[in-house]
Amino acid sequence: MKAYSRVGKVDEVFRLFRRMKEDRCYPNVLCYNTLLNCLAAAKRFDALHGVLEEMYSSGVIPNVSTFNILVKAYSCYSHRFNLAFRVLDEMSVLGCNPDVTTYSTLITGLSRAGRVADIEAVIEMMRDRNCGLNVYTFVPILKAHCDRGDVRAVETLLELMRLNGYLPNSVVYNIWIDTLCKNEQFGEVESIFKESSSKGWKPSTISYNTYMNALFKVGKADEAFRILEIMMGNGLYPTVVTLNILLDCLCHASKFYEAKNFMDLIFHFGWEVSLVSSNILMNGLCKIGQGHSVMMILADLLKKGVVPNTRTFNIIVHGLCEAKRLTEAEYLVESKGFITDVVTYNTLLSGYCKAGNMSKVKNFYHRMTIMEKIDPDIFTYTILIALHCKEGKIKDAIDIFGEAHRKGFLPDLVAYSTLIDGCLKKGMLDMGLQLLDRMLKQGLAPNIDILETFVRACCKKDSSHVWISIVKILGKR
DNA sequence: GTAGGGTTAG
Repeated sequence: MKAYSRVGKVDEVFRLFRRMKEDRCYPNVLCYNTLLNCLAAAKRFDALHGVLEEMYSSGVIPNVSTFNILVKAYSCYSHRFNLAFRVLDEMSVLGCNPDVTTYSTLITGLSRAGRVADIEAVIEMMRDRNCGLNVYTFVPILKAHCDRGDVRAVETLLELMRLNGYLPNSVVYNIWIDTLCKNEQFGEVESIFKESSSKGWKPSTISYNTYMNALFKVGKADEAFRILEIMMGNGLYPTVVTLNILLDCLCHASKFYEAKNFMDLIFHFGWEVSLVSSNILMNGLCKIGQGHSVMMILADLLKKGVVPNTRTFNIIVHGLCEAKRLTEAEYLVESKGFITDVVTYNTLLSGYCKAGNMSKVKNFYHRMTIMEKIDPDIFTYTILIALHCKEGKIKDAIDIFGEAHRKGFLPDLVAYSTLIDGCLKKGMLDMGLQLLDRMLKQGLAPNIDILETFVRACCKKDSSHVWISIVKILGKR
């Protein structure tokens, strides 16, 4: 059952479970947990509840793991946090007290939903009940801070970990490396690798993959290949993710012939050519308007019985938007032929924003949030900010920026640069400076685009005080 | 033998 569960074959797990009963070999709590866990991962919540009922009526007593699986189902797989909290209460009533795993699982779900304030509350609960924290508790919190771009909070947390005697491991450093890479702070990433042995951890394939990927993304292919050599020199082999990163690099360099050959080579050497690889290739082809080739790959996948995922469709929606075929993109989104998510809508909203179609943006924003009950994220807000800036409604743009912040979305580099750009174009230099200052206080490093925007604005106007402010701000760094 | 963390495509 576990083997089938690992590869996601839920029905096979179910079949074996049923056969056990037929053979009068009655499942114990471990068998139930295995089945429940794979149903949770497959998001088959109705079946999960059925099995749970069956478990109770068969007289099998659930243990902490059973409840932890339920917490995972509610917190990580469906974000129904009130139900997750209710499981914790039930546990206490039944005398099966939540352990550090229960709390860490709950925190993982909250972290993925960006609910930082609720995480604080869970930590309080742990303190009240004398439950110690471990690295599994710290990691999702760290991830949440990194995702929000709250560098100050990250630094505090790392310090807190050290104070509590937890030496950060490669997982912790990988999250940190990923964030630094996204901020293009490559010098700091180099130092982290250099100091790894003295700090008592070893970079993993994931550490190198993360760094390599970021270098490719900013066009530093030579650097990336140097990292690949270092990685292999340290006895670490490339994984399928490494190959996918290389595949993406070839696609971005428009080397599609090489990319196709590379995929065949991957297959030839017995590597699993995953849906991810196909999605990467389709994405590359979409970007150069090769809709035909994309459909060929899609047809090939379907023939092989591979089910495309939401990302596959999002890539196609994105391709259609880029080609300004917005009506077709809209049709695909409305077809209900696949599960839409926040990215699907962000893609379509961004397409209509670029086309300056305000009413369509409003329409689909309504459809997304009200009809489909999909929560907007910082990308959605940034699109709305960009649209209002474009229409010269800078005050509304600032309001949306504030609303996002109130809802707990810390603005990222793009959100800041979008609004700063809007302000400066309207001649609101001081507002721009305020935003820059706030951004730096959040620990975000300004990129060259933002600085260029300021330089441009300063050159247009006589604004020596702004020049001085910028030099001062940068000097502090 | 069951539960909790990190990388790739939108």
